[in-house]
Amino acid sequence: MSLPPNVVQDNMLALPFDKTPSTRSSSPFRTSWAANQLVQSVKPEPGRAQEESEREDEERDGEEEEDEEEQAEGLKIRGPYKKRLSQARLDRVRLRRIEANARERNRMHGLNNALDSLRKVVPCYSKTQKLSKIETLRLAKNYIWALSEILRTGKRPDLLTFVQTLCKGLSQPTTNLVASCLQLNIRSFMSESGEESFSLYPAYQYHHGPEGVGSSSADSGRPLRPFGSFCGPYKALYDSPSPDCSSSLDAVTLSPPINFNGIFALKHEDSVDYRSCHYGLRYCSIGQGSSAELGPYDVHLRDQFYQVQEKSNKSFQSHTGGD
DNA sequence: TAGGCCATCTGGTCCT
DNA sequence: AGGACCAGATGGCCTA
Repeated sequence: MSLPPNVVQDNMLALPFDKTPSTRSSSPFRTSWAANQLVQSVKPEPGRAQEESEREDEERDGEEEEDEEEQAEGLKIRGPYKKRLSQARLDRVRLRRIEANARERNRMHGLNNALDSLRKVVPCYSKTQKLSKIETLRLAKNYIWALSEILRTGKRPDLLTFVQTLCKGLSQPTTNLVASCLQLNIRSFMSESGEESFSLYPAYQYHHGPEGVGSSSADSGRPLRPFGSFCGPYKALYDSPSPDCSSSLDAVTLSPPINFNGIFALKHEDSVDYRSCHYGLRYCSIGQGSSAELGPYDVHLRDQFYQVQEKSNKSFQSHTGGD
């Protein structure tokens, strides 16, 4: 298993000490340098230095005892009492700091791994063009919301609306990425939405105010702008009588890592029981009977969904030069 | 060069 | 006491 370049292992503490902070060029080295400084301070030099250190310890311990005695008697308290640490205690504190740093690094790595996992299941996953942490979280939130809306309404949205939902609150570069992943032409997107500036959410802002997605329609009781009411040039894609929706999108130039098409599929021979669907439990309870209202469309089970996504991601990466 | 993003260190707080 | 979690600080890298 290969570690990411920024991973700092415990044995990196043994990296050469002769580097100065100014020559540090990457995070791992910065870490090891700092850790080495600490290690050096923890490990006293042998010989004379150690003797001096021990003598200082004795002196310090002596002072410490004096201070404690004075405090106990309530006499001659000079300023705030601060217990002095012996060298041994100091070393132990430093060692604990190093260990805590290592744990913190591992914790953050775990967090980043989880974030990477999240990146892979939201639309537009690409190894070469990684979404930032904040954009990943925002996109994931929008994606969950969009999916829950689909389940709640039992209707499929048109592509434009779907992209609008996904891009709510995202930066323009990420918006462009999502739009391109979904084969959406930004210019036609802008002209259709009738916005001079690049605002993706006129409809949602109208219904939900500036917070848009943040306030769910379920809470407000006000329905969203109905999915499918804004089909534009992509309507044809979803009006295709073909039982294989992906074949329509495959005809477009790129085969992006889109989930839009992966979400939908014509109803399978074996109908999906949402109540047994792992992640569908919550949503099934939201839309009572919604599964019956889905009409000819259905939602992929988790496995099916991942298969579609993995396939499309691979295709996208091959187009974008991703490995 | 400024700004965004990121990894890491660090001290504080809370919990076991 | 020690670990997990958190937020602030810091500095490096990258891009417009």
